[in-house]
Amino acid sequence: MPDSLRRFKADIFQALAHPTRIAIMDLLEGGELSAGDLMERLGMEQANISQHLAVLRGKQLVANRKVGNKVFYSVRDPIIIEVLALMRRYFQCHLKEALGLLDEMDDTPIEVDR
Amino acid sequence: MPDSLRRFKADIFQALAHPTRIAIMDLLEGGELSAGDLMERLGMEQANISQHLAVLRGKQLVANRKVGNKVFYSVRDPIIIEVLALMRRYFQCHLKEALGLLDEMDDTPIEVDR
DNA sequence: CGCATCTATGCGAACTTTCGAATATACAGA
DNA sequence: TCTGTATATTCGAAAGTTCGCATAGATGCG
Repeated sequence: MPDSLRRFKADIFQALAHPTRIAIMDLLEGGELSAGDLMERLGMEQANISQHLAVLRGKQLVANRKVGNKVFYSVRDPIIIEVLALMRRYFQCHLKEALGLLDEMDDTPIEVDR
Repeated sequence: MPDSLRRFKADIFQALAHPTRIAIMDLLEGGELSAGDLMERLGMEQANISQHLAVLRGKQLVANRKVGNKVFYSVRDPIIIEVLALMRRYFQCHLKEALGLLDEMDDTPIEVDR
């Protein structure tokens, strides 16, 4: 496998390698949302969300369509959704060690952004 | 989903987000290899390989067992292999844009990855 | 037009990642 | 033990990422 393709792969992983961008992809799995929707749901700075969206756009992980004032984002390829689903399975399998590496986790809702 | 779990997920992606580490995982998919084997196959500095292995170990993506002088590495969970396989499918689907995003591409034919 | 709303971009400081060089540790064999 | 081989770690410079703040562009409404 040529190194250029490995760089491409690594870039995709890099694009997913941020909690906010994971959160964005998770939300978009449920269907199209506008940048403002994402901002509201994640409770983060407008510029910050926009920057993260720019990263996801740059790697073509999301599609965007403009409607009037707003820009609606969606997951561009279902394969990525499958990847995220596999990852969920991975975390379930390794929950214990995940918890070891982390600190908090029960099923009481957590305030830190949802 | 709590933010802590998203951070955990993002960390896994981060661990995969480097061409050399992708290459290591690809090689390990074929079975256990020693650090030296990897070094030889990838033709990179010993310290560099060792540092990348440390990253993969840190996120528990690889297992290692010591045999005498050597340390043999292997992929710790088959789910990760599935993720890599899915990614291969993704790249095949998006090969065109993959090549578009890359710049350097000589005229030697591209072996589309195993 | 003027003004509000929604989204994107540029900037700079703080932080993280990456690399090679040097060094350290661990084991095997004589 | 001393020597060689295999692997890991530490250090520091260069490069990359992330954030908030400020600002820019685009659209809609009156």
